[in-house]
Amino acid sequence: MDARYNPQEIEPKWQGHWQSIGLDRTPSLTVDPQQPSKKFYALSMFPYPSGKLHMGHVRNYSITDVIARFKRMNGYAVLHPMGWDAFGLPAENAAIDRGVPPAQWTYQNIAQMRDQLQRLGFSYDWQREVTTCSPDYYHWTQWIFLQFWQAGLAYQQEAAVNWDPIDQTVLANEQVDSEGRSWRSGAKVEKRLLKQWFLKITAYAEQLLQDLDRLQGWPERVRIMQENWIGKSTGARVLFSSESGVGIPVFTTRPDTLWGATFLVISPEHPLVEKLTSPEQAAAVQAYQQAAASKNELDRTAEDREKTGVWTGQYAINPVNSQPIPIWIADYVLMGYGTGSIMAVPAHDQRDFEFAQKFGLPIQPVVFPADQAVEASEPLQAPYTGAGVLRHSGPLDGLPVAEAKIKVIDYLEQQGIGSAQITYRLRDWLISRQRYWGCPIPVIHCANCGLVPVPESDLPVILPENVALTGRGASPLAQLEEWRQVACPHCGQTAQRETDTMDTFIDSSWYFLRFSDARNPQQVFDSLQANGWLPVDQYVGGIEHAILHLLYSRFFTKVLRDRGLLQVDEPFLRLLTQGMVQGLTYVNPNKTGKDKWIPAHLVKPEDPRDPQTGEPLEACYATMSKSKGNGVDPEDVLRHYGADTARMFILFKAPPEKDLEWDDADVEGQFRFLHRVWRSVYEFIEQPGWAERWQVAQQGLTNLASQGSLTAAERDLRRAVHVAIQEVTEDIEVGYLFNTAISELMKLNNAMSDSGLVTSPVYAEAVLTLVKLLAPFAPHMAEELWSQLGEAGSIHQQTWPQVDAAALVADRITIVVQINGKTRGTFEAPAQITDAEQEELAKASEIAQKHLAEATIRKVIVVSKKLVNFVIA
RNA sequence: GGGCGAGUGGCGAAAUUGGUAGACGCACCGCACUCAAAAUGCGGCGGGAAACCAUGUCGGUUCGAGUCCGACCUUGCCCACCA
Repeated sequence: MDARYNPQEIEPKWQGHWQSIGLDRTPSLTVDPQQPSKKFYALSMFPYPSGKLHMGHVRNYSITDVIARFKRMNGYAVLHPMGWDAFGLPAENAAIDRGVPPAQWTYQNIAQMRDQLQRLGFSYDWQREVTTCSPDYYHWTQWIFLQFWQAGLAYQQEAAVNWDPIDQTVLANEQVDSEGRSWRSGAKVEKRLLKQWFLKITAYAEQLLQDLDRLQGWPERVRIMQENWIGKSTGARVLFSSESGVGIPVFTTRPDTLWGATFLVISPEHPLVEKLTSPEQAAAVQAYQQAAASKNELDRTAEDREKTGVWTGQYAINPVNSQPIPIWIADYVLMGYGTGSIMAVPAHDQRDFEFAQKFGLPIQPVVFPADQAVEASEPLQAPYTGAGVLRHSGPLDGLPVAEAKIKVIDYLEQQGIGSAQITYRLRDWLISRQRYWGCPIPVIHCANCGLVPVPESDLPVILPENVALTGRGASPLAQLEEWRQVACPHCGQTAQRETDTMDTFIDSSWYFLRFSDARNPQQVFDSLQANGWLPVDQYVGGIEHAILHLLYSRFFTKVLRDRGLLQVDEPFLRLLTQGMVQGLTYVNPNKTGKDKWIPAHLVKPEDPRDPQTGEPLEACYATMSKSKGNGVDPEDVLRHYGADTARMFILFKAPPEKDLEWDDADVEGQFRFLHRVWRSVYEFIEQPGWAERWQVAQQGLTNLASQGSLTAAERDLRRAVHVAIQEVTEDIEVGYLFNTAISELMKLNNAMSDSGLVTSPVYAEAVLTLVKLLAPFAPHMAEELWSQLGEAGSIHQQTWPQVDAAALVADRITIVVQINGKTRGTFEAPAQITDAEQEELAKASEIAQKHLAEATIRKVIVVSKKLVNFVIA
C-alpha cells in the first residue's frame, strides 16, 4: 500500500471499474404487493445543460448521492437517476449568436456535463438518463398534453404577450429587461393579445392546497409559499345593478361591510367599461384605459401605489339599501382576480380608503369596536379593519363581524343578489411559447374541423432541425411552410400545425415519473414501475423552485392519477432545499450596480483596494456568479484535490439548508483529513498480523468484548467506534446533518490515532467501521482502502455497520456539581451509580465542601448520571 | 404592508427534547523534525490577573435558560394594490 493518498490515480480507476461492473444500476423491484421491496427513490433536480457544472450542482448532487449510497448499504433498492432539462432559451440564443444549431449545442453540453458528473463519482444509473429534448422523451410530453386535452384541462384563449415592435417578435419574460426593453433590439416592449394555450391548474387549486398538509417532510416555508401562491379567499359574490341596466358582479371577503359600500371600482380592462360609461365621460375613460394599458408592472409599483382613477359618469345601486353609488375605474383593481370589479368600503379597507380620500368620495363606517358606545363625530383618520360590531347594517345590526359574515350570505341568497364564493389567486398556466427550442404542441388547426389533436399513433410531432433562427419576425416554426402544412387527421384537407411550443416547465413536471421506466418505447411508463418507485422519497434542489416547479409537478401527478395512470397523490415525500454556494468577493462601497463587485483575484487580501481607483474595499461572500467574478470552477478543485475532497468539504462546511461560504483553506483542511484517514489504515496494514485481526473484526468483536478480555483503553476505543456508528447513522437518517456526521468521522479517526492500539483487534474494528462510514461521503477513497484491506467486492455493496449497545456503555461518567444552578465543578463516578450515591458523592466532593461549608442546604436537585445541584440559602 | 426564518469566539459552526456553552474544523501562536522552508507530528487557542463575565438588547418563568414566554433592535428570504 502506498503511504500517500493519491486521488488523481485512484478516482478514475474506480470510476472505470464501477462502470464496467454496473455497480450503480437500479435493481428491479418486486411487484408483489404482499411483499413490497424496501425501495428508496433519491432525486436531485435535474440540471439545464449549460455546458459546465457549477458548485451549486456539486452541492446538490453530493447531498443526494450520500443519501443514495447510505440507503443502498442499508438494504434498500435505490433509484438514483439523472437527466437533462434540455429545452429552453439559451440554446436558441447560442444559435442566434454563434450559428450553432440548438440540438448540437445542447448535446455537446450534455456530453461535457455527464463527463463531469462521472468524474465526481455520483452513483447514477445512466441507463435511465432522460433528455427532455430527445424525441423519445418529448413523445410522451406530447402524449401527456393529449391526456390533459381529453380531460378538458387544456384550452386556448387570448392573452397578452411581450411584443418587440422592432424585431416583430414575441419575447419571453426573461428577454425583457427590468426597464421593459427588449434584450436584442432595445425597443420598449408592448403588450399584444394572441391566442395562447393554457392548462387548467385552477381546477386542482383546492386539492393542491389541501394536500400540502400531508407533506410533513417538506420545509414549512415551502408549504407556506405554495399556500400563499394558491391564495384561497373565502367570501361572497354580490350582484350590483346599475342605471344603465347592466349587472355588475363583485367579489368581496367582507360581505359583512356591504352597507358601508359607497362606490364601485372596476378594472380598466373590464369588458363592461364601455357600457357603463356615460357619453360625457367617454373621452376621460378611454384616456385612462390607454394610460393603464401602456403601463408595465414596473411603472405600477414605481408610482408608490398612488391611487389613480376616473369616474364613469354613472351610478350603481347598492342592493341592500338601494343607495345610488358612483362607478369608478381604477387600475388598483386587477382584471385577473375575482370578477375584476369591487365594492369599495373605504371605512374598512386601506386601498378603498386612500382612493376615497383622494377623490373625495363618501366614507360610511359600519363596524365599530365592541366597547365604543358613541360614534366619533370627526371623520376617520384611517380605515378600521379590526373586529367589532355592526351598525347601520339593517338585519346585521348588533352582530359581531364573524357572525355577520355568515348571516349576510343567507340574506344575500334569500334576496337573490349574491352567494358565498371562494376565490383563488392561482391562475391557469399559460404554456404556449412562440419559440423554437421546445416541445411542439401536438395540435392541428383545420379550417373545417377546428382544433384537432394529433392522433397518438402520429406522435411524436418531431421538432424540425432545418430552422433559421434570427430572433426576428414570427415564431420560428411558423416560418417553416413545409412543416406547418399537414393533412387534417379528421377530414384530410390541408391544415396547419400549431407552431407554438410548450413552456419548459412542462418537461420538468413529469421527468421524475419517466425515470421509473425510462427506456419504455411503448408507454409513458409502466404503471407497476411508476407506482412501485413513486413517490420520490427524497427530493433535493434549490429553493428557487419552491413554487412553480414543485406546484406544477404536483399538479401533473394528480391529473395523471385521475387519468388512471398512477396511484400516488403526491410526487415528493421529503424535500430538502439546499442553500447557495457563495464565493469571496469585494465590494467598493462608493460604486453602485454591477461595477461595485471587484473579483477577489484582482485584490490583495491584506490590503483590499480597488485596482482602478485605489479606494478601500469591503470583503464579503455572495452567491457565485460571472458578473461578480467570484466563482470557483469544480474542475479546478477536481484537479487539485479530487472528487472526494470536494464532496467532503461541501458537506462539512455548513448544514445543507444554509448558504455555504467557499473557502480554499477549508478545502485544504478536508484534504488533510482524508490523508489522516489514509494513514490510519496504512499504519494498520504495516503491522504484522493485521490480516488475522482484520478477520476477527469482520466476525465482530461482541464476543470478545463480552468475555471481558479488553483493556480499559480498548473499551474506550471501542466505545468511540460505536458512538460514531450511532451518530453518523442518526445524522444522515434523521436530519440531513452531514456536517456533524463528518465531524463524527473526524472524532473517530482522532480517537484511533490517539489510542496507540494499532495492533489491537479493536483497532481493526475501528478501521472496518471508519471505512464503511466514510463510503457514502468519499466513495473512491473508501473503495481503495477496502481493496487495500484485501477485500474483493465493492465496499458500496457492504452492509452498514450496526451499533453494539453494550459497547456504548461507559465505565465511568462525569457528574456536574452546581451551586444554585451555577456549575462549580465535576467529579468522576462509576457508570452504574444510583441517585442516592450520586448525591452522597457530590456532597463529599471537594467543590461542594468548599461552597457548602457555612451554608444551609435548602434543596438538592439530582439529575440521574448527570448533575447534582445544591440550592443554598 | 403581509408571511416565514436567523442573530453563539477572529471565522464556518456544535450543543441528547431546559442540565459542564463553543464539539468538529479553519485561521492564528508555540514546540519538534529540517541548513532552511513546505509537509507532518505534539501542545495552546471566548474575555479576564483573579473573583468572575460571556450565546443581539431588556425583562419574565425555573433549582438551573443559547434552548421556554413577552417586548425591542439588527438582518435574510418569499409574496406584495389579490378586494
